[in-house]
Amino acid sequence: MKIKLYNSLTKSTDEFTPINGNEVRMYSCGPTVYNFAHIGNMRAFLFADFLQRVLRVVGEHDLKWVMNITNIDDKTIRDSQPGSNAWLGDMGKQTDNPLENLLNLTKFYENEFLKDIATLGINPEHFYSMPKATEYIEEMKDLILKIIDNGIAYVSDNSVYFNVNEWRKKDIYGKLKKIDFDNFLQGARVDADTYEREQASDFVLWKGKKENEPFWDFEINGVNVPGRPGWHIECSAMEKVLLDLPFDIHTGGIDLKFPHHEDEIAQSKAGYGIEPTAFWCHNEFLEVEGQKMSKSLGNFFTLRDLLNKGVDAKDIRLAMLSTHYGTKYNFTFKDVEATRKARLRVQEFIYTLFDEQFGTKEVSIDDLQNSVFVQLADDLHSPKALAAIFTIINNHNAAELTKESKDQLINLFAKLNDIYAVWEITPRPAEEKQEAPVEVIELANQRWQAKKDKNWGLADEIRAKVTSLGWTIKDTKEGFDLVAN
RNA sequence: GGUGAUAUGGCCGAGUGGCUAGGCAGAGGUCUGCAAAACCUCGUACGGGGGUUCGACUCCCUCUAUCACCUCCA
Repeated sequence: MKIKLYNSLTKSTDEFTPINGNEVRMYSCGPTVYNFAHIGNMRAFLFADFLQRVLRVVGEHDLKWVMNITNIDDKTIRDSQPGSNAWLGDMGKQTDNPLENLLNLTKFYENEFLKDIATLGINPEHFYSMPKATEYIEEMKDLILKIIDNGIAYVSDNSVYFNVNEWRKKDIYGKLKKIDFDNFLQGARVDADTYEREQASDFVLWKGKKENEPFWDFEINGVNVPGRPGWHIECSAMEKVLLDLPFDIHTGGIDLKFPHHEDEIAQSKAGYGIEPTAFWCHNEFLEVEGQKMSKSLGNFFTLRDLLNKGVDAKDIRLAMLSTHYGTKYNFTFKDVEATRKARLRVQEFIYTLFDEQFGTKEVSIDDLQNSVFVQLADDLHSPKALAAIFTIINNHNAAELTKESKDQLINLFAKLNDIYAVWEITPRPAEEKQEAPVEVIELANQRWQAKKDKNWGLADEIRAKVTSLGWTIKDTKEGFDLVAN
């Protein structure tokens, strides 16, 4: 099925067709590994994951999915410097080698990041590559040299800057976001990885070496300019190496539109002569309990914060995938709980499909699949897709279906789970006969006897006692089950 | 202050010029001694005020409120 996607570049929802046959090459801006990722970060990664899964399952495409790891920037350097209070014991001992410190800190957070996304149902096997910035320094230098050769970059104060004014003579600067050039600061440039968003200033491609910072030698026109890459250049170089240009889709959070992605476009075109991609997809932000999520406000949750509160990662995943990626998602614990109930209802339906009891009703499986896929193909409209899934459940009593229909539905839900990845496509697991304490079993047996004797008062009394011990008695025809609360 | 967005039933959350979102909660029912679980059935809606229209929740104006960005952030 053809997929339609909202393209930030054209600002319209366009039909998507891969450049090379059936293969989709997709690049997603990944994390800067200087801290535990929070759930706002996670939304961006889940969006990218959701997109690539829909492309696989609904679009029936082959995927080459790259997500980078930014392991060198202002923050990672800052936090890895000796004396930094961001340094954790698990990172090892700090040395007097700045690069070693940097790599130790970022390696630690990279590992935590990989654990987190796996917990959230992102399949590591789906990645074609997860390049780290420090492993592509040479390619970045090559790109910078190309831009210099083309007259769009210059060396100043031992750093290299992209000349926006010069570039504007050749191409549009402000393709993703309109730029107010009335506020353009003539000759101003910015040394940091980030700078004032409304101002289009020359941005840094290569930052001159500073005391106690990691650096690489860089010979420009016979002169060594030791330093390290700027933030934007990293993606431009890595995506060229790993996916070649132009590739099919570039994803990222909406805040990356400017300056990061705008600069990426300018750099790639100024250096390689080709823009990275014709399809830019951005996800909206996440709020928590109606408030914006922000590191500086400190009102953010990491994934592990939520897990520690007893939240199931599957419910976080489904909750985030229950909203369209292009609208703000308001994360609330109440919503996650509602999502959990909804998720388990679908799970119950799937279990029932596996039960060895069959009826006579049949389903029109193509229509059902279509009802969901059409929504996913329409710019990943997950809310509608989920509504369609619940409509299937509401319209079909699983226990009344023929074996063939059940099998077909199992196949359908398996496909859906290749996208949502929050269910188990298996028969109902045997009721977990958790080892109840002896006293609980004894009480339950007493109650069963009382019940058989029709001594309801005593039976209820004992059941209350069992409940207070943390177990629920579920009566069946032949006896009872004990389930831990 | 500037820019941009949003206001939908108890809560969350889609959508459309006239015709059903969906989920959670709630109500009723089946089952059960009663429960629990499961399953079935069922409400209530479109921020205020104008206007356009045969007809607006859906278009226009206005008011009000909320939020976001303009600072690090996905």
